[in-house]
Amino acid sequence: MPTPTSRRTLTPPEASGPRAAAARRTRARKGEGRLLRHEILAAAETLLLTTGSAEAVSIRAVADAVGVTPPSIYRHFPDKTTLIYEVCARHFVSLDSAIEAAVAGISDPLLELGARGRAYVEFGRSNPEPYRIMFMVRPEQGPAGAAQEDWINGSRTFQDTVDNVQRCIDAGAFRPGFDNALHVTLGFWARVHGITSLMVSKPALAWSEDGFIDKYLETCLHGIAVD
Amino acid sequence: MPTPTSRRTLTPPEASGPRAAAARRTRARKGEGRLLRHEILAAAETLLLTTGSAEAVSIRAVADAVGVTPPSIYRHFPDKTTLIYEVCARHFVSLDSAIEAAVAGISDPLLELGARGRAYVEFGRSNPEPYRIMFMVRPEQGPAGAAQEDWINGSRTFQDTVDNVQRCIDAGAFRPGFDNALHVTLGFWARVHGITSLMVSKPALAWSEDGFIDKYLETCLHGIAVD
DNA sequence: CCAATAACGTAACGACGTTAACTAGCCACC
DNA sequence: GGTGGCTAGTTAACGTCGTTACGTTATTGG
Repeated sequence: MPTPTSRRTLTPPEASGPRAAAARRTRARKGEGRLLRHEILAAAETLLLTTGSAEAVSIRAVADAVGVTPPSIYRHFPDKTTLIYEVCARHFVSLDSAIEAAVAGISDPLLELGARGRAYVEFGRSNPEPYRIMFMVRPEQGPAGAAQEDWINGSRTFQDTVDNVQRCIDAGAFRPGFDNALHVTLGFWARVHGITSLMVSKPALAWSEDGFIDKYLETCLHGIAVD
Repeated sequence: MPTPTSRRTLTPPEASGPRAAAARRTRARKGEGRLLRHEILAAAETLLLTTGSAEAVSIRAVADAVGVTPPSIYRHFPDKTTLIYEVCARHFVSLDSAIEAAVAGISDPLLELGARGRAYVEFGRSNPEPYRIMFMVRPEQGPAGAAQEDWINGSRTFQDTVDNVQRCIDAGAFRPGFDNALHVTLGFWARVHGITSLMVSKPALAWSEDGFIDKYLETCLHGIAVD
């Protein structure tokens, strides 16, 4: 709903002209066309994080931030969707490493699973708009083989979580009937995603109130685990 | 990402011209300007459900469907966002009545809570795009006093759920420590929303597989309830 | 030095949301 | 029965967007 005078999207503080319009970039050398690609990705990521909205990351805004004309973007990305998804692919990696760092040194599988949930929620709260694009948009958006399903099938974290759940099952930590590791993982993911998603879409509610999240995560496991 | 030749958004089956372009509507009588308002809402709702995407519901598409020029929409709605949110307000009502119908005649408070969850999930699966707009978009989108927070503060269903939870507490159905009805309701909502949201955004995964949802909803309560 | 080519820029199209200005039809009233 | 006024629209346009066809500059191997 763009209006020239009063945009609903929060604009950067300067707001002198319609956009920043950085200095024209010096052209890359002959073999180094990929250099612009990284600058585009960095500018798009910065725009995504500062504005906090995906539709504020327009091709023209990114091009201006890099000091390049809009069509030059299409030398390196087929369309805007894949550009944004490539930005999100970095966040998928960062989510993975955040979780891996959180579970390092934990031996008890049930405690490890809880740590995974906590790290996941913390990632969503710290990166609301990336999380929204990663896990809360319509499935048709983005190219077919994008990072979305890849996070489930390709990335290590989801499979590691399945392994974690399997270890819980092998240790007899779960109640009878919860022997399908994939199903249990999907259910655990749904619970953790539930509160993360609501924190992203409705931050006004009293989520982070006196250990509400910790209690929530605890009951996520207590529903499955033996007492 | 609109391209004239190949749009990513799925277009209606005819796809002859760029849009439907229905016959020009006969002008309303003098006192009946509100008549067009209802036709606009109906056309927008139809577009939302048939295309399954909110950005396919353009002002121009709605105007063409009603047989009217685009600026005429602005006689009845201040902008596109409030139009779409008014469409969603109807779905909030329909969600409310679906839940109310599901719990009719149930006396046991714990069973009633489970029925609320089942009806909620079923609503989300039946109306993916309305559910996405209602519960999965950025909070800044839409006018301030829109149906979003109203569903929590104004609509009856959320408060009814809080009452339902309170009755569970009074009946001693919950484990010790779960005595805050609002917190328990938020947690229950997060769980139920979690699987609904993932079914909407990632329908390819094996959610509706051999009673997975029923088992999930069951464990949502078992985590809190006494054995 | 020069032609090939990689790396960009120019100009434009069609869609979008939105606004200002204008007009056609209906009604009450003198 | 004309006429003014108001209501329900239209016409034209602005500025935005994603995207494409095509032209241009600069670097580099020969």
